[in-house]
Amino acid sequence: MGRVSTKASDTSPEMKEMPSKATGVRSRVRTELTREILATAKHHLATQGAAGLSLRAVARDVGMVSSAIYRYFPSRDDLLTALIVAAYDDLADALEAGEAKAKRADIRGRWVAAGRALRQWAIDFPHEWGLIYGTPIPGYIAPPDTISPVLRATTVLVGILRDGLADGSISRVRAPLAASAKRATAPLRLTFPDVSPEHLVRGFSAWVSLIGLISFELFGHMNNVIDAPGVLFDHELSRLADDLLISP
Amino acid sequence: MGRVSTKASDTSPEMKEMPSKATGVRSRVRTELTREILATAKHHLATQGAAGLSLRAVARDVGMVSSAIYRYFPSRDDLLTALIVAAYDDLADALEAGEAKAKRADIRGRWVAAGRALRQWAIDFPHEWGLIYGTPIPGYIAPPDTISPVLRATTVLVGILRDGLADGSISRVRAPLAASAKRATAPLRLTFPDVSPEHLVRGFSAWVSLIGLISFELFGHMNNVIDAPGVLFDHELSRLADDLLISP
DNA sequence: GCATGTCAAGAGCGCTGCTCTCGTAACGAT
DNA sequence: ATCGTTACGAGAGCAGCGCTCTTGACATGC
Repeated sequence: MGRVSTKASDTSPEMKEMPSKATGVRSRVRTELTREILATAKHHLATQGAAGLSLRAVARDVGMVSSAIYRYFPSRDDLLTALIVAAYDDLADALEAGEAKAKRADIRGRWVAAGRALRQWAIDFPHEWGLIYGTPIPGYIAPPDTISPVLRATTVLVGILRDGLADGSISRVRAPLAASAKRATAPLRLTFPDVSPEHLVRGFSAWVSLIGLISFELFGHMNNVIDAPGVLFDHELSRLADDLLISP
Repeated sequence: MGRVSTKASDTSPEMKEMPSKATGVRSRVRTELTREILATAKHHLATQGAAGLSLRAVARDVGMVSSAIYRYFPSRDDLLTALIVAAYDDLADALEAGEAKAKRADIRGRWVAAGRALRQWAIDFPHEWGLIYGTPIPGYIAPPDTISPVLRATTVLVGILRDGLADGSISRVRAPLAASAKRATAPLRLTFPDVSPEHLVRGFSAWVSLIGLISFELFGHMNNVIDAPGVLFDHELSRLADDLLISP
């Protein structure tokens, strides 16, 4: 006698709530439970990290027997996948919100805001950061579901590039990219055909530098090396803006 | 039985016994066994990664019962620590060997050689790379043993900076570092007091960029983004050399 | 020769991911 | 309203894990 079914039948007036699937109680309870499991897993992730995420512990917290979880997530990896997708989405949210704080015309300000939002998110959710940018799960292959959130984050950056190029805040590159390097970025250029390969590569490099810097800090490699990582980050952010030819 | 051969990569002469206990057979067998366990663990790490490293499996391969391993490594984390130290040392070896291939007077060549050696080592030993630069083990705190190997790797880079500054291959920085940024690098400057803070910060940033770029590639973030990571890496390596003011 | 300390081995605890079965409850169609 | 189908929670169970404790064999130091 699951408390779930009891609660559901008590609170549902059997009326047509959504014009979606005709299946009423069952599917509604299912999505509800799925969300609850995911929320609990998220909490566990934030508390003990990905390595400490236990299906049984999650099941215990939601008041289920461990085997019941498998009705919703076929394996631990599937649960992790859902968490990864959620993390990507969260990060994209944070980036968009952070960048939106700067005036749209202030290209450099938007770049700095986006960079700071990136770092702040990493500091706020270190385990989520590790899930995305840390050591990959051994047998894990990124499912297609992750593409869209990843693109969202990238689009924030490319949007800055685009707008800066349009209004002249970002100057044109002097030296054209070598042919081999241009060829290497083929998939990237396919996604953003309106930005020059030179700027794409610079933007990509700058982005990777930020991520590397944040990971360095988060993963403890700055201990006894850098006293104030935040100061250094801002310094780098500014230097990379120069590098992206963004006028001050 | 079940002797997993101590492979060729096992070249750690630092694993020695203090001469205090001159007791022959016992201690000799102990160091021998310790080394064999470590070699087997290394093999497991290279095969299945840190997450898949099982004390019981290692014990099986060595031909021991699982509980016997605890005579040599008090816990799984201690075994991992030993592996981390070994990885740092291996990386330092690879860096020194790679950089040594370039002529000492060729500062730019040494930078490129060191960078390429870094990436090649990462590609050759991805799990070791993940152990060092990936998500840290949850409860893990870097033991003092790791400081020395880390310093070795860093010294390669700083050596290039030093020599380049001495012979004029690296030009002086124009803009002095902001006071706050200078303050943030206090521990670094304490270790290398003879290099200017400006060059230290630039060198540090370049180094972190390389590591970030390699992690990005190794952890799968370049899939469907960059076709030829090696080409892009070389491109970055060259750009960072320019950035370090190394004359071509 | 005897006491001391070291060692491999075994049993066992509590945990994990995962599978299978079973009785029940919700569902769609008749 | 009834009937077969399906989804579901619960429970038992398997193999594996890290780790602890005890036991008996054996080398070492006096």
